[in-house]
Amino acid sequence: MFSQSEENYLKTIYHLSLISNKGITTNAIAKKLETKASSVTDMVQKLSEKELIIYKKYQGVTLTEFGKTTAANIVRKHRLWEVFLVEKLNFSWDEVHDVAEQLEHIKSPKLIQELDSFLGFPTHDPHGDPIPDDKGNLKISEKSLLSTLVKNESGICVGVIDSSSEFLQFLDKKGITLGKQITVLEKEEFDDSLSIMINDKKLSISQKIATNLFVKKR
Amino acid sequence: MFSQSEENYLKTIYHLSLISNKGITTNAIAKKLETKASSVTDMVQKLSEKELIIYKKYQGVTLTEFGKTTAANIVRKHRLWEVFLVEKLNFSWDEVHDVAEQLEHIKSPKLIQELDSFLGFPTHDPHGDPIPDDKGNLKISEKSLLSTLVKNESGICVGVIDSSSEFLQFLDKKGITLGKQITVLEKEEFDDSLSIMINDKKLSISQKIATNLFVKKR
DNA sequence: AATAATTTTTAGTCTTGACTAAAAAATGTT
DNA sequence: AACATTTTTTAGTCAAGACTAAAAATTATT
Repeated sequence: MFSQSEENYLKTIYHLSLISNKGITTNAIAKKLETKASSVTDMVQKLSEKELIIYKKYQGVTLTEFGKTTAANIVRKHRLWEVFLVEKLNFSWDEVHDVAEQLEHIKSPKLIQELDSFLGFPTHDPHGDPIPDDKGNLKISEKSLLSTLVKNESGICVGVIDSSSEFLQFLDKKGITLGKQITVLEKEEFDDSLSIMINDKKLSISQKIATNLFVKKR
Repeated sequence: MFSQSEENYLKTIYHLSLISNKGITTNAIAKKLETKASSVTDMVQKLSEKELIIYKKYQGVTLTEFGKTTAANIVRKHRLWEVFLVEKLNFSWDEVHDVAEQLEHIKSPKLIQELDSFLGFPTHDPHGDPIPDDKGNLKISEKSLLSTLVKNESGICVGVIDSSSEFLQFLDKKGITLGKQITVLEKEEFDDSLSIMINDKKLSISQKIATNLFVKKR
């Protein structure tokens, strides 16, 4: 099995590879993990020896198939635990991340299998992110950034990019939660802010919010 | 906060101190943790600096009040997780130990508080061991080893000493579970085995079993 | 193309928690 | 009381995973 450190690196590489699909650079990993590039080089050599990634000096890394499923499995555990915390233990969606970050390293296949079943085989975590299946497959749903909608277009709120508690609490305050319908009433040219309709009320939201919120167009 | 290693040492010292109530020796700790005495000395010095234990060279260690509540809290987490695994995730009582051993190190006061409430504030784990309250208090119930009962005396099965899966599966096979009533029909002199009545059936059990099973006399 | 700036790697150090071998203290035995 | 045995501690190593500083490779700029 792998250490918590190894798992954290692997997960980070996995997340980065979902966005960029090029070789993942040492610096990108270091930034995400808030560590030094030299530490990343060390670990990346180790992960490469264990055949989780392919590493070419100065060229960045890519996941092997083995690395991909291993990483997906960690993400699966993280997201299942998040569902558990929100659905069963009264956590709010902005409180779950740090605890799930610990729980994802617990080693027990039976535990995850039973947890999945106990939760009714959920497909998405509390932030709208899809939960990989037990083979590591992740279905990507067609979702769009709220900022890409045009005037009078509407969509269902399905996810966030930034899942910091600051952002999530802000959304809570504004009454914006997953599942809600949002209609764009107006787009302001000069600051890219939006006027939207949600909960039968008009709301003005900044560009920053609009580029961190996913909707499913309808 | 404390590392997993520190927590494991602390928990071991706590368990040893509940049995012996003398100073806990280096060797006793080493044996329980399956490590070397020299490693124990190292760690014991560290725990002493952190004021979790009092350590006098060559004299063994005792827990401080701070150490005692810290240790009780780890045991509390361990036992609450065991209840969760059995009650909610279909684990049997012989499968929970290793997973709980990992889960006990998760750091989140809210998690434990909510878990406790979710489980209905259980007082005992699946092996009949009491769960310390959130202040670290442990109520010790008057239980007796089955081997101390005399002929025709009976009691309710309330706990085990050995909680290895081998022993627990053996009890399952014999139909001996917590809550069942046991009556001693006969005590054999030459091998200290017992003839008991349980589930309306006569059963012969060895001395080894009888000295690993707790009952509450009635 | 040559130089400057950036990125990445290497080399060496530190801490944690383990180990072995040897020394020191405590305990047991005659 | 003197010696033998056991227990415990010390001293020195090792691996994992982090770090800093310096070297090497790559990329950008003139």
